[in-house]
Amino acid sequence: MNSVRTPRQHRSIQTKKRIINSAFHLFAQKGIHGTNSKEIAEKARVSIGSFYSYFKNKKSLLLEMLEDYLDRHFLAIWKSVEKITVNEMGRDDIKLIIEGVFEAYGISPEFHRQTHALRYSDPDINRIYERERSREVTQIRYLLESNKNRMRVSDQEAAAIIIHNAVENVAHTAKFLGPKIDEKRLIEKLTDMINSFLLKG
Amino acid sequence: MNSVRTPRQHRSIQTKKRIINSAFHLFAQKGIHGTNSKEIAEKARVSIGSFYSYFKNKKSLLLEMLEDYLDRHFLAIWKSVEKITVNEMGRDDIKLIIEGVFEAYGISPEFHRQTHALRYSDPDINRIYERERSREVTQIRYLLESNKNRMRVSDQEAAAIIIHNAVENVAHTAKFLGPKIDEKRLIEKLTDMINSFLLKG
Amino acid sequence: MNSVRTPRQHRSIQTKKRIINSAFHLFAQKGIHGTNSKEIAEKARVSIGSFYSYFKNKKSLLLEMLEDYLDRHFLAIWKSVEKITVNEMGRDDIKLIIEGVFEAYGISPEFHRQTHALRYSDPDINRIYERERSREVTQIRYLLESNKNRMRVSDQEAAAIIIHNAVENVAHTAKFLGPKIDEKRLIEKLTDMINSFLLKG
Amino acid sequence: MNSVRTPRQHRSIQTKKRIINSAFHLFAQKGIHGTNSKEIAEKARVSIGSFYSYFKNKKSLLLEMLEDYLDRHFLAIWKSVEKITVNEMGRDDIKLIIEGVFEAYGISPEFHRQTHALRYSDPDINRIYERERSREVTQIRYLLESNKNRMRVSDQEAAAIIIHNAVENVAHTAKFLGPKIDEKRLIEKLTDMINSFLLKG
DNA sequence: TATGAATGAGCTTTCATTCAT
DNA sequence: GATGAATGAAAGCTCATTCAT
Repeated sequence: MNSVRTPRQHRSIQTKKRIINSAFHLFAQKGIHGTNSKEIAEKARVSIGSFYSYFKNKKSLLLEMLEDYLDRHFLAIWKSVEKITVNEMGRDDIKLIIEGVFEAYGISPEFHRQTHALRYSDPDINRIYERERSREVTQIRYLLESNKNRMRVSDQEAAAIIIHNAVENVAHTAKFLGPKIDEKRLIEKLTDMINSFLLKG
Repeated sequence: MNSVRTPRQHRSIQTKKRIINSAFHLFAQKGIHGTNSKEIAEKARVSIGSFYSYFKNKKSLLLEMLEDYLDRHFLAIWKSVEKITVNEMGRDDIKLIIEGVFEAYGISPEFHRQTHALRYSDPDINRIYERERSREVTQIRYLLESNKNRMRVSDQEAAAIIIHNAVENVAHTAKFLGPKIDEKRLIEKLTDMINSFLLKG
Repeated sequence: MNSVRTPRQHRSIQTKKRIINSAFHLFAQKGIHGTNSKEIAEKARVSIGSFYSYFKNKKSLLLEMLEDYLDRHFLAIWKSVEKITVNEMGRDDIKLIIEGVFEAYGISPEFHRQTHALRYSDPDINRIYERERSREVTQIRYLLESNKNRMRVSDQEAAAIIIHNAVENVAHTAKFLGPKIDEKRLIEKLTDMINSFLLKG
Repeated sequence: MNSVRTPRQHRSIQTKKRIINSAFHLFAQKGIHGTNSKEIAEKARVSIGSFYSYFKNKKSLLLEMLEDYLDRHFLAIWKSVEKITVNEMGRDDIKLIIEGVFEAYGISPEFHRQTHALRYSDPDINRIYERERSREVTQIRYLLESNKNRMRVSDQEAAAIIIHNAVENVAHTAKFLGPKIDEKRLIEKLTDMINSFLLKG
């Protein structure tokens, strides 16, 4: 039998959550390659056999976790959108969103860093990250569209990708590579750049 | 004893080159974790013992290759600087530099991709990439300084980092993740963004 | 060609000595298994190829060194015999010899320790050590014979072996295993034991 | 199908025992350095992976075995003490103990020989042997103390060490290095020596 | 004769996964 | 369902020795 259990009962769900939790902490702490399945099972107080009845293999656990994580990451970013005036965005609104992005990394910068590291070498990981990128680019395009007449940009698709890339990479630099330069200064300039790029005058 | 041979003789140098070459192709093709030392040696038509007399271990081979690669990458970018009017930069000059960056990835996008993937999980790889970043940021600051009076930016350090991040990540998206969108459009918008960010009026 | 050079010329002899010297220090310092032939050659400023023209292999170097060493060890012990009244030995003479043994370890306790460690697992090493034992037991028997009428022992062969064993092992304990107990006290009691064993009441 | 049910823990214990047994024979036969983990596993009809799930590494297997072995060795020696008149020891009692020591080597002279060979080059092995020595010296001192008024020795600590050394090395010579001389003669003389050393008149 | 590049068997150890109990 | 003993391919690395130059 090769089937993976879909937990329906309360205890089962709890067990699965415990496994995911263990993995989350261990991956963040010791890296994904540096963590083995036995460790994960042990930390979750499950047998290794149980582990493999909840997840087909280590990789599928990771993918499931990553999808979950990126959902939370996405929500964390865009909940700040509530505070902005969507169709009359100004510099302050742009800054608010950028700050939202930076804050969203607070969930677990280490897990983000470790999975992001696999992005360019593992197609499955990349696929999930691309779906996330797509969602975010769509959101940015929606904002551009909503402020169309106040914008100088014509090629909205390209612009959205550019903006997304810039913000993402600045956030990674700040969050993953230590505080070489004050985060606030980076946010300020990043806001400047995007603001001058987008808005007329 | 753990000393690594420094080739003095012609044959030695050739052998070392063969190993590096073989590694270069395998790393690009199958990833760094996906390539083992035996394979590298075999492809180079060298015994595994020879491999380990030229390199302390797989990692040190990688680091040596990466330093070399990033030197070439750096030169490839900034050779285009000769064509620009350094202290009277305009949109065209910015575009020229960005195009230079994109072209520089031509050396081996795959090797770049694979090593970049390790950046956030391997401190040694990151150290080498940080040195490269530092060189590039310095170059950008030099250009900002040379065009000081025509610029609107005040915090040059932060600005240089932001610009570098934006360009790097857009290039990675274009070069590593397939042609989802036309490269020319991305370059165009990226140029726009940086241009409007930097130059008055 | 498999022949090992027998050096006749001055420079050759010097080179061979340099190799032996290097090996001597490295073996003492890092153990015999912990030292490889390349290191020995390097420390002696000879090529590894030269090394193998002076010695058939690492083992034969070791055996040659050991024979040499044990010759010196033997001489160091029995030179003190000059000071004793051979055919009218008393407690002081016994003590003098024991002290001679302890001093003889001064040549290189570490080399002695490292080779002795191989004695019980390597038949070739053991053979050389057995030859040395034989020489020493012969000497002891000679002394017993010279003092025959003053001795209480009958089975001289067994007695000589026993005495040799006792002295050797006490010396090893003192010299190889650190100063858990003062050497002088051990020598004193060892002398007592042998004295009371041998000499009439 | 293997229809015989082996309880979970029982099976585990059996496997571990099989590994230890296999190692015991191979170490004795081919030496410790001459035996590799794969061979041990094979002889025990166990996968190499199993081997490493029972023992951290080859060394820790050896240490565990040695501790066990020396416990048995110690008991084998001192069980003969029951037969002696502890506080009125005579020559016969001394002889009985020495014979006990010689017999104790019967458990596995080869394993003893191979591990003893490592004693002077491996600190961990030595540590375990030193603990054993300490136990034995303590026993000897206890006997000396119990017969205090009949003894001529003053420095009991040194005397105990000397005696222990003498007996140990004579036993090693007899047991490890082949029957060059009749064991009985050695025991006789050894008894004489210790007897005359210890007992008045 | 001297050199040192080259060899490759051999060793230890890890870990994702399976399957008998 | 649950368990954890067992698997074994696979990887990294060493070093005594040879032999082409």
